[in-house]
Amino acid sequence: MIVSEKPTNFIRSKIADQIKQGQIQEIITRFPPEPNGYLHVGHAKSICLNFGLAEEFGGRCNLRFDDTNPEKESQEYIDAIEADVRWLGFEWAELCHTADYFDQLFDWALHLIRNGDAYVDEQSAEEMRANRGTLTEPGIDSPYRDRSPEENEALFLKMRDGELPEGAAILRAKISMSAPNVNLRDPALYRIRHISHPRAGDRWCIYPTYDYAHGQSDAIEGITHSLCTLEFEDHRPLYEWLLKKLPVPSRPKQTEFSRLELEGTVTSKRKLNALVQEGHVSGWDDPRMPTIAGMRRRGYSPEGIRLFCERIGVTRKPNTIELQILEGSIRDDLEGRAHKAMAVLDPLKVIVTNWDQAPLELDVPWHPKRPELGSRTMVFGRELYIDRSDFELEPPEGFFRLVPGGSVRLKYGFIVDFEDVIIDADGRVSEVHVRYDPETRSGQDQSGRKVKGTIHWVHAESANEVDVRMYDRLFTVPDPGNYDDPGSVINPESLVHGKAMVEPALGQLMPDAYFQFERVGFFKQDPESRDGQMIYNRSVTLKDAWAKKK
RNA sequence: UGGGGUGUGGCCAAGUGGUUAAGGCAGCGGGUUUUGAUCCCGCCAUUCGUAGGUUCGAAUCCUACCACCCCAGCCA
Repeated sequence: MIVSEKPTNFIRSKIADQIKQGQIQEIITRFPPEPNGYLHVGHAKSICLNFGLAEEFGGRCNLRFDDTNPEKESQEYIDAIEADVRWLGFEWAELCHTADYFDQLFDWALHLIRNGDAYVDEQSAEEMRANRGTLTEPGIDSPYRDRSPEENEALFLKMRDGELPEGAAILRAKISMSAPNVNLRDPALYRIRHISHPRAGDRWCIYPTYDYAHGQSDAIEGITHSLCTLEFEDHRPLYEWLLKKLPVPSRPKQTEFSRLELEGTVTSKRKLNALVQEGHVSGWDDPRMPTIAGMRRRGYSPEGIRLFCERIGVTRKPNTIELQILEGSIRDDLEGRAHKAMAVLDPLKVIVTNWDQAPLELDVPWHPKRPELGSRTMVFGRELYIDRSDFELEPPEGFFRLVPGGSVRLKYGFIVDFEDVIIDADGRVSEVHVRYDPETRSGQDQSGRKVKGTIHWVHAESANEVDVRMYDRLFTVPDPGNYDDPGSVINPESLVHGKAMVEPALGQLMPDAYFQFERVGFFKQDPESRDGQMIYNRSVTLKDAWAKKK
């Protein structure tokens, strides 16, 4: 619900400038995930950038599955990625697959071979590694480097026709084995993999590498701005070399930006996958996961995530974003979006001793500032629950909730005055007796009384008991990404199961609604909820100046 | 010790030779409040990795140095 002016960044300024100069008419971007895992918050940054730029400048953005490596890819991931991008609020101009360009890519490989720009190498992977040299020493030419174009073509055809086993040969670009940039030391273009492809099926047994496929795919789609993260910067000379050598229909430009580093989270698909496989989380959509699916299930809104992406900016600097920026963005969005209701997580029984009448039904708006969200019915009566933390026998300085001899307002109900407290055998407060002041009913209070505190409550008899899942950071360290095995630093309290007594309306399924439990936090019904068996996931707590003060 | 990058307040981030170095987040102080939330107001970098230099004038230009990140997959 936050409307703000979009912050600028170097890519945005560059595009604005290019359009102003008349260098380009329309921009075309693409979001190119590999379908080998679920999308995470780092991808959200890229999605917002690519789709956001296209939207802003009246251009287009494609969703392209960069499916060049069938070993790790699957339809499950493809489906999840499409759903996640849509859920974030973006629609692609075209749905593309690198696999759909395999024929063209193959023809262009032949083009390189015939021009003497690529050759089939039959060294083993180990030999190739050994001959690549090191960061400080040049590599050694392959003994197969100077084959004739005819011989290379014949061999490449054999590769394609399945006549060679995996690892027996690869196609390499013929650039230079002594290039200081190791990505230019005759990089691999095609490898043999006798496995079927999620999209291309069994049509191929050779597959292009990322380096060979990406730029040409961009060119086929007419991408004007190919945005990627900084680790691909060293690949740009290769990206450009290929575009220059090939008769491509357009000349896209690659621009890099730094990837998102989020405090307390890992954003490596390999490590996220390990968390799932090793059972540290319930799945890719576990609400503790920094995946889009996880954040969705936790109750983060798409708008909140987009606000976050806006706030963090886009630069080339290494950065580590504080978790508070994410949580603050979610709170800021949910504040205006959530249905606000009452839930008591740690119930303490309250008897209103002078309430002898039938329960009173109260019509209470879902949101004090947004009447369009409507209202629901709450019930006030003789037996209530308040949160145990809202009563103190011996209150600390500055405590202004219910105390012996004190008064407090039960929000949307009445002001109540302390009367008595019942202590059980263990010395624990088991019940508090109060008297309500009939003159102080919310909305029609004529009494002129003022109390310092207003607390939330539920009517005992009509309340529903629900499950509550309270989430906290998944790891005990701020930099789990720096650990080889993040599973070893899992926070044992990252998920705490609890119960809550909630007002009647919260016992109903409202799967699309975002909720605020007043004075507690934002919550979302878990998709596993059933009527009579509600489960609420805590998305994020409210800010709590009192807790901080203590 | 090769190549490519990056250094502006606690965390982000504008700024590209000329007003007192934007803004957001966090923090602090105050006001409003039937959520100790929200909302509102105010405060929060004599200084831009360091050291020199050019200039009337530098975060912005030059030189040197320092720190950190990425690259040696038939991953992307």
